[in-house]
Amino acid sequence: MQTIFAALAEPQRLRIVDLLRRGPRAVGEIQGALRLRQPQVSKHLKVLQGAGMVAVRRDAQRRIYALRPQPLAVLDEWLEPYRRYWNTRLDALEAHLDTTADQPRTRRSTKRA
Amino acid sequence: MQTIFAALAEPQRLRIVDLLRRGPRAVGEIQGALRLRQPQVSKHLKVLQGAGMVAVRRDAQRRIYALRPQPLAVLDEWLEPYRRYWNTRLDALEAHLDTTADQPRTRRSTKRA
DNA sequence: ATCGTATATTCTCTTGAGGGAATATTCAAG
DNA sequence: CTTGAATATTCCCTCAAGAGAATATACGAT
Repeated sequence: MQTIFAALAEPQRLRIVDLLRRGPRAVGEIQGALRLRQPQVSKHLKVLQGAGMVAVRRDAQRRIYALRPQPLAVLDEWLEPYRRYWNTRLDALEAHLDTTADQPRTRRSTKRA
Repeated sequence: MQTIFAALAEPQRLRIVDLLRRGPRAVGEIQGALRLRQPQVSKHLKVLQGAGMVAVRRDAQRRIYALRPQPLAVLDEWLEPYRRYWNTRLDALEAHLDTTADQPRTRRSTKRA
């Protein structure tokens, strides 16, 4: 889980994943599509591979990388309990709470505590 | 999106989120439950807040943190196109591909490319 | 055996994230 | 206005992640 999040936390890596969703690609293709340097592409792919998110196949001297569904499926499962959670809350009492700063005054007693 | 992943990539932060799923908590409670030091808890909460993942409410000199559903809902949406993806692939041709190393030989032509 | 293409690896450098300790701030109570 | 509890902030330190450049490796072609 941690590994999956970490892998996706990196911008370029997320781009790669998003690209691979449309089908397998060779390193060079990824490089071209995302305007990255070849070594960085390889490095990122290595990380993604370490997270089990991509699989490699050989084609002569090229390596074709493909997205592996499993880790994202795991992510999906992880999300499951939260889905119930927000189905409960998303309706009411959402906009009430202030995200960044703390609520000015407004002692609203209908809240919950 | 990036921000969400980054926020959840940190182990302690993931623990906090998982804890808050069971209901809002004051900083001290989180601290006690997860065996962390108070400053780190505050810091992590700040990051989570920056990602819009928690909301704060005041209770005297305590701050009650609650999980905000929205970012996780966003994550859920992000996952959507992938769901189609793995529904297509998860059945066959999954175990074929080698994750960590590259395929030894086996020129299987039923694959796809 | 050589060469050229595609990709991986190594090295170095820089930057930011996270931990720890100390300190500041906020607030209620008296 | 002082005090104590709860929380936030600051400062310092360390470490690892990511970029860039250079180089190594793998493999097909000739």
